[in-house]
Amino acid sequence: MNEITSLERREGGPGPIRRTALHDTLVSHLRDMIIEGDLPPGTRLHEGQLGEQLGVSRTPLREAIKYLASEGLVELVPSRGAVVKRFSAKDVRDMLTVLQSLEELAGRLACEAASDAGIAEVRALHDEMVRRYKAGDRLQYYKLNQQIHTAIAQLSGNAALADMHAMLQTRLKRIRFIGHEGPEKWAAAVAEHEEMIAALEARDKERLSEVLGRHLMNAWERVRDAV
Amino acid sequence: MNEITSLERREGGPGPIRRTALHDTLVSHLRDMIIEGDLPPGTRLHEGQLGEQLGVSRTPLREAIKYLASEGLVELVPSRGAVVKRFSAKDVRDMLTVLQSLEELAGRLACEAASDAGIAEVRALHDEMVRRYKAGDRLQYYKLNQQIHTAIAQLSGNAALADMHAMLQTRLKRIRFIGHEGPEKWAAAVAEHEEMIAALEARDKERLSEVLGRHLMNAWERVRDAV
DNA sequence: ACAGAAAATGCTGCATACAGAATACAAAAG
DNA sequence: CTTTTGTATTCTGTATGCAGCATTTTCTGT
Repeated sequence: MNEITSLERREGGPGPIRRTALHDTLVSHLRDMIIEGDLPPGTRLHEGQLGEQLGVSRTPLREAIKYLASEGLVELVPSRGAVVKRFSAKDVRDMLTVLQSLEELAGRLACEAASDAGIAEVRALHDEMVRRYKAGDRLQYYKLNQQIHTAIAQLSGNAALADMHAMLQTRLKRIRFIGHEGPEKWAAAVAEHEEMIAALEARDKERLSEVLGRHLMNAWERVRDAV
Repeated sequence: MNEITSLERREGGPGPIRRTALHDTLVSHLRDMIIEGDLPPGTRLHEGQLGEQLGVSRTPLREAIKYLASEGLVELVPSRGAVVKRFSAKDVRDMLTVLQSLEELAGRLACEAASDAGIAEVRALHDEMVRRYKAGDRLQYYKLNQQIHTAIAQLSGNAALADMHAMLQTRLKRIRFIGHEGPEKWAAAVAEHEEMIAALEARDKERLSEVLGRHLMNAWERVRDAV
């Protein structure tokens, strides 16, 4: 599915606006390939082959792989290259436990630090997400869902918190991406999101923190079968 | 300071035991250089020069730099290379806030999940640390201190938690490394550690969590002037 | 026919070479 | 004297080539 041309190295726009660095492009491209299952867990990242597929030589590819290794998506095996990291059910549960703790903290901080405009943006994302939910558009729902959680982490105003949150969320993306919840669980998740937004708009720290915590507890129930 | 020979690429030991990969060696070497202040914040990592200093070509060096970038220690500027990341006072405070939250969680989990042997190891580290404290050996005290916190995070049995903790701790190492606390604050920190160990041995979740939280709150007081 | 050893193949790891971008400096014009 | 533009140098970004290790295949001896 990923052809050579899928990796556009330059902005095609008019004028010398802004060049996208190849490194960043490669990293996000590989990340996507892992998340979306193009590169299943356990797959060896063959430098020559993969580089040819993407139309890139081995050098920048290797750099991107090292970056992803530090991010925790791939594992480096000395003299044997890199393989896509495999997460056990316990790993996923553990990640969700940490994510829960981080989001509870983020919720509390966000109620204090967020600007009204920032909260309004999250509300807008939420409304859009609900629209997608009603339309049954799973993919867009899923993406907006992630965006909302990311946005709340950022509203905390704590960069380190947002960083750690983003890292865990990235590792979990693949799991959630394949986790297909039934209609009733899906509805419950949306309801929890409603609560979240309400608490955020009311700047009710404890309530937001509690809802976020509960939401992630339930998230485990929703994905546990997929793992 | 760092000569060419300082980067031994092979184990000099007898027999074909286990070869250390250059990548790992380079990464930890650069990490140390940043933490110990050999490469102050804002320093541009000059590939040619640095590579020559370490006796390594640019290729593996670049890969190591990318790894560290993902780790958050250096920043990549497109077309301009990498610079050692600079942390503001707020950044440090934010990191400590997250670390506090993580350690509180780790403490609770450790009380449930840790083995008696694991707890005994932490106790041993602690006793050794107190000896170093009484001897006035700041460097060893500092290192054992870090080890203890790392060990507790690992006792939680939650790999993701240990990961996130290690990452934040690494980012903060440089700060703590230069943070020179006075005798009274130092004594207070040791006292808090005594409490921690006692709570851990008693497997008293709430108490351990509380002490760890307090300890990190105070940590900010101890380093704030150094930032 | 089967087990063990040796050779061959393929891939990773590192170094080097080349191209392009950014910056610094200098010279010329206003 | 200031500003701007052209040029040169330096460093990053990418490609390629070579050597070593791991694995697989093949050959040989029993």
